[in-house]
Amino acid sequence: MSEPAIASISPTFALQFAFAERLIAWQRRHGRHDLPWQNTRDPYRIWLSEIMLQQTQVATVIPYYAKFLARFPDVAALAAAPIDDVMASWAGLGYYSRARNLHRCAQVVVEQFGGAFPATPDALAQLPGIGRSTAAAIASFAFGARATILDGNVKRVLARVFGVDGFPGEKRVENALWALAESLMPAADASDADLSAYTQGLMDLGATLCVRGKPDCARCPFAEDCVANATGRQRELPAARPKKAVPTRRTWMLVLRDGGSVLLERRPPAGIWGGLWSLPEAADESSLAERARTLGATASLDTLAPLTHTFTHFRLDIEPRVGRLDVAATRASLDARDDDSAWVPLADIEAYGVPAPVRKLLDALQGSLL
DNA sequence: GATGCGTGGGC
DNA sequence: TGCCCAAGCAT
Repeated sequence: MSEPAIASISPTFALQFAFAERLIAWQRRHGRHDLPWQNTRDPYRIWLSEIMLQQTQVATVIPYYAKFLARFPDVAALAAAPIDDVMASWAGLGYYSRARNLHRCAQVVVEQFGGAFPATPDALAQLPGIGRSTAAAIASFAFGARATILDGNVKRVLARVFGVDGFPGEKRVENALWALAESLMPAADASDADLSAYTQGLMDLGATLCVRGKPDCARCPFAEDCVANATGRQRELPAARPKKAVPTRRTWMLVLRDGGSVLLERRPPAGIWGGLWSLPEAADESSLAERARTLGATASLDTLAPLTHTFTHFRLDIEPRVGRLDVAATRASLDARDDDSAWVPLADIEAYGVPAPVRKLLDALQGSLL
């Protein structure tokens, strides 16, 4: 396969020199200035927002951000909190390794940095959950550093304006975009405010005008220079991820009831829903029945309607079964068993980090009992 | 370098 | 509806 052109530099060469200045001016006038994590240089607040915003849209993050900050107002409070409390506050937001890394990072900042985040991108990128782009964002917004981000917004903007072909998930294309982003940064003598406005402008342009579906090129400050706009290739750039078949998995879940309480189990730290609390599971019907007997359920289980949950990389068919604790089984004997299971009143589910579809299942169950 | 890792929005 | 993907990182 021949090597496609990474970027058509010549038509846009002049733009290289004007890009940052024009973007900063646009950001000041038309960018976003009132998001909950803006108008502060508190590294804790900026860091928290950047972690939550990884692969997650702004509208989804906003309510989680407010609740999380209210519960953990500073890095010391977060570092001192039990991991279960952190997971409970993160539940529903997804990509739960972010929450575990967030907690570990807070502890490192407190124990190794005296509670103060390091100020350089390189030092930040050493911390758990902070990669190259997030490190640059934190350093830019909190410390006015000269380091570029490269998130989905920036990839889309640069791929379109400069006509970068190829799927950005491919290393060769991503490297080209990093190099392009670096080359476009404001000059070394730029002010902190300009550097922050540049970083924010990259994201604002991608999030508000240069959107995936139907970009608003008429309002774009780069419309006259944009390769995609000039050639009508907005829908083709950036190149889409290659399609792959999505496998389906199937699991049986046990809702073991005792009055208004259900039995939850802590999931292992790695893998899907790592570190969350969920229902006892089995790989097939008879295995679940066996588990139910072991846990002290009465003989027969009720069948609920199956539900499907779609992840990025597979589809999960859930077969829920409902059982009751046998009168002969004592809940105390189960409580004493270990630290990784708990009887939880349905009204208290929010105190536990529970996967979204399990939460929905239990909320529906609680509703049917009222 | 490829894969695993959530959930919800937009079309 | 089903498909694509979003302020990516870790292994």
